[in-house]
Amino acid sequence: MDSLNKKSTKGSVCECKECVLRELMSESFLENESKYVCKSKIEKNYKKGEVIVYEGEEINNLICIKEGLIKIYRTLNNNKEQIISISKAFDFSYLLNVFSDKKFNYSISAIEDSTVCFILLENIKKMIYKNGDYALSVINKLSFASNKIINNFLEIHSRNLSGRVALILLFFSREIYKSNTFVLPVSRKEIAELIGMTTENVIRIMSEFRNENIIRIHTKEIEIKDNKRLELIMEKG
Amino acid sequence: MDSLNKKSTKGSVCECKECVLRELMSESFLENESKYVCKSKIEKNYKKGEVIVYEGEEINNLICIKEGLIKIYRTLNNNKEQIISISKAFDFSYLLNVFSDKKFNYSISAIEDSTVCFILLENIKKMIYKNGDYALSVINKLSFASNKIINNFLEIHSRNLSGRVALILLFFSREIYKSNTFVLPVSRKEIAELIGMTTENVIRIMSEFRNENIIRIHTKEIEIKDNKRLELIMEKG
DNA sequence: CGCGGCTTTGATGTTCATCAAGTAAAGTGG
DNA sequence: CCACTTTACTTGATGAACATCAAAGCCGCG
Repeated sequence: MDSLNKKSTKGSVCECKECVLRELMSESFLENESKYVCKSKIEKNYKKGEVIVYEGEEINNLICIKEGLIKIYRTLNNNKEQIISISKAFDFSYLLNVFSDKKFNYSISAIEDSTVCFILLENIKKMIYKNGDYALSVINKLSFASNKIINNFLEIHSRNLSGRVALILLFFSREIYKSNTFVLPVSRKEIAELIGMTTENVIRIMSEFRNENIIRIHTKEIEIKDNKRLELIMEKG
Repeated sequence: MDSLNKKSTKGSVCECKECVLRELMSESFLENESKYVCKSKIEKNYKKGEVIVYEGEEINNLICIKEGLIKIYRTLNNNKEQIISISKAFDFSYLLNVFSDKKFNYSISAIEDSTVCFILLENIKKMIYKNGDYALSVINKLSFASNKIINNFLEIHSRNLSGRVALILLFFSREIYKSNTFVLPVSRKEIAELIGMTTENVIRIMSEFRNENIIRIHTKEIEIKDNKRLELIMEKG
């Protein structure tokens, strides 16, 4: 397995409140079992830019982003990349086709330094099998995450280019960094790949926003100066 | 509940091989339980055009398309409709946000005469809770269906307009009707809403295909005369 | 310090939406 | 069943939105 040949910590105790494993702890599930699964997990660190999962790779593990930021993407026939989702720790977008296919039909890479847990899928399935509450919890997460991806897609593609750029800037500001000032974790090209437009137009529209004093740009550093106008552009776009 | 005030048959025995309930039958699950749930289901018939589920309605039932063809769609602020998916019986696209939200965030209507089962969601959840195999089966279906919708979206929106129209014609021909000749179950406007373009351009491109002898059109009746060229247009589009 | 990738701006062309106007089909009420 | 209304379909002309192409500055990295 390509994605696992790097140094890793094994068997540390699960301490993440929102971890897919941790879900169990509060339940009536056999303590022994959960500890066993917890020990089987592998935790690894990835630097910005490193690939966590390669498209086409066999799905043996359920991955869980413990810390950081990742992008889920696919490579098209013309060698261009299409970004499906950018997600932070514990939002479970990365469940996608884990429970229905043999191989990943997308890649995942870190766009900020990230910590990732790998848990044998077989063990997760065993837990689902044995524990009803856990099963319901996984179903809920899966449903929520898929639905969010679909919604994002609809939101993005029902807008014109200015609306899309406004949307993505507000996404980073509100959902990811919770601040008006932030450092873009992705290139202009990647933004283009995420919202379905060309790099040049991403830049052009960001420049317009800057000229109209809606945002401040210092290469990767962005400050949103006029939230209301940006929101207006997003809504009417 | 709006969608249930019409005549319906109650308590008939489940006979659909692929039914979400039927999954249980072959398992070691208590016979009594499954019979109980089976009796609680409501089966209804819808004519082409009738709405099965209204956006915003509370989710009390899991719905299951037993026969026919449906569209899942959303109404945008500008009163335009956006079709998320067209699906046939037992493809479970209609699971969408059933397990993660309180209300449907989309509508569902019949685009061909359809038979639909309503099963109390509480009962389904009970079965998931009690039966591990059933839980894994639901997770598999949910994952598969969501993934398919996302894939379709990526496929459609990475193509130009001709490519999209070719894609949708081949979709109806191959996945739905399994024939080169079929009657379109939707209007040109609905095709446009499904693949994100204007009605005029759907018509224009279909006319082009006709002029180039790739398809034959008699209002709603379509015959694909040159599969290879249509496929080529789909691929390069 | 020079190379390649990222960013930026401008000029140009293509694709697509919009508007308009007419025809065909389908539903509606007398 | 027919006149009437409404809705769906079709084609053309126009303009706007967007992609593509080109060129130059910037930045990080070996």
